[in-house]
Amino acid sequence: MDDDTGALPQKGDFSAWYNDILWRAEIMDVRYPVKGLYVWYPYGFAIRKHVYGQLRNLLDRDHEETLFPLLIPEQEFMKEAEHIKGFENEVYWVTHGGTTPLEVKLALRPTSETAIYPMYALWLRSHADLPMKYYQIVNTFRYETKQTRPLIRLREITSFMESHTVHATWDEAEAQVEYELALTCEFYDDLCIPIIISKRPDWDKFPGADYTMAVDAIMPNGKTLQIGTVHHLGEHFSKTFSITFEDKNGEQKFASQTCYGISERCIAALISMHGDDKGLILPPIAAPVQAVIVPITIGKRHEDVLAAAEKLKNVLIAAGFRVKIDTRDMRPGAKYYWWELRGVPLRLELGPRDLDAGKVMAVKRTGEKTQIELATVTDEIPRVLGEITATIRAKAEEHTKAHLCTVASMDALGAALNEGKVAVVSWCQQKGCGDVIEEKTNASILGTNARSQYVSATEGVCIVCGKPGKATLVGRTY
RNA sequence: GGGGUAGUAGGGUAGCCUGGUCCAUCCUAGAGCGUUUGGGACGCUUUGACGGCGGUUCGAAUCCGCCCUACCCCA
Repeated sequence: MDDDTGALPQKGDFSAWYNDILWRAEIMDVRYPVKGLYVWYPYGFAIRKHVYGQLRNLLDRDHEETLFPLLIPEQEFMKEAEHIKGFENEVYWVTHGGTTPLEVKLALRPTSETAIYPMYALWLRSHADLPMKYYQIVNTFRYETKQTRPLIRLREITSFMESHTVHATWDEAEAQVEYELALTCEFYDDLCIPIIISKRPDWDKFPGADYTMAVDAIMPNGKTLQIGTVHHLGEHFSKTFSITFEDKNGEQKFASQTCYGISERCIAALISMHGDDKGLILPPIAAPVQAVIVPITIGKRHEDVLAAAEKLKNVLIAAGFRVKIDTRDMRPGAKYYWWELRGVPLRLELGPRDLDAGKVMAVKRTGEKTQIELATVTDEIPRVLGEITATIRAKAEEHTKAHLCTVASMDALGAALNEGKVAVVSWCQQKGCGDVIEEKTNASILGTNARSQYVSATEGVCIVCGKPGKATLVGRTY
């Protein structure tokens, strides 16, 4: 049966697995007839809802959610020189209203700095207004020329969380960068996704930023996926857009700013990091269905079992869990496979035998069966879900650890990369040596100041020129 | 950025070179009926397609042109 055409490709063939899981588990439908645009299935959208719900929970501690327009007038968009250079080849332009050419072209936001900051200039008056910390979760458009990929490289990013903060000083903005990195760590820890933080090299920083801190995850095939960035914008944009405030001494000062983004790539990482040959594995926090009850209804006990399953469902829902009961006319085994494919963390099998014993069979998606007393389910389920989360997290950490290493020479770097690893090397931070590293290994310098609990970042001499260098992350990227 | 391969029903394929009545086949695809139900049940009935536009032709899934889309490899 496994070699039937209906089977999911092995996770080992990650690219094939990823393409298949998206529609088999009903996450994205890639058949929308425009390049780089994809459709969220309801189930995928439900995952998105819970993931972004968690992101909102974290941000709402001290950010406020807002919403800015999708369209940006050309003159605003064109104000910041570096920013334009970075995005001009990727911008969609609205040029007509009906059949009438527009006098002012309108850009579909590729990111919202130039939509938001003119308004910030109006809103900011005094030091008492600071800091300002707002975010929005919106779609953005980028005319990608590279090959597009669902959830990873899109022409319409459907789920872009962008936070834009304003501060009185550069140092305060820097503190905010660190704060937002910590927030990102917490978010990904909730999703059981191990991350590595590094400072992007100058040539790879956000157009218009002083510096960019990036968050990467290591995918199953060893390629890295950038799943978050935090930018220190310094005064680049505040000078361009006149975002000034009157300080305590009555003087006008330029503000310092940060911006920070996370997109649906977080869901690509979630799916890829935890799934296996059978399908998705969702951490309970992100699972639209945390537990599915499969009633085993045979012959005369049919009604009894169904009633008990219904009761169990109601008890669990009342206790705050996301639970479904599967009463479809299918064999139990077929249901098991169906829910496993969709990554439901816990399956509760309830049949006559269990009923007689006053128990329910709990089967973890991570692979372990236990019996639970029906009388105490509401105490037991959180414990079991917690164990599932811990197992998922541990497995992801193991994978990440196994794909990280420290090397001290170009040869060793090449070998490590070819084994599908991400390596920490010492690099002098000169562009020339950086180019040598990237060209010879066909990889990218992710960043310096690599921070990870899984690998020690040692200082040493540059593996190209031998001058003093800094710990630098090198990998093949998505 | 450069190259390659491909698009046939919900999914997977054959047919294409060499145009021909009927456009086939498989599936844990759909609809319907019945028997089933502790790890992917089965029988019968049935639905449905040649990526799009244009061209050649008496006739196009097949030949030609343009476009769209997808996947793979290399920089």
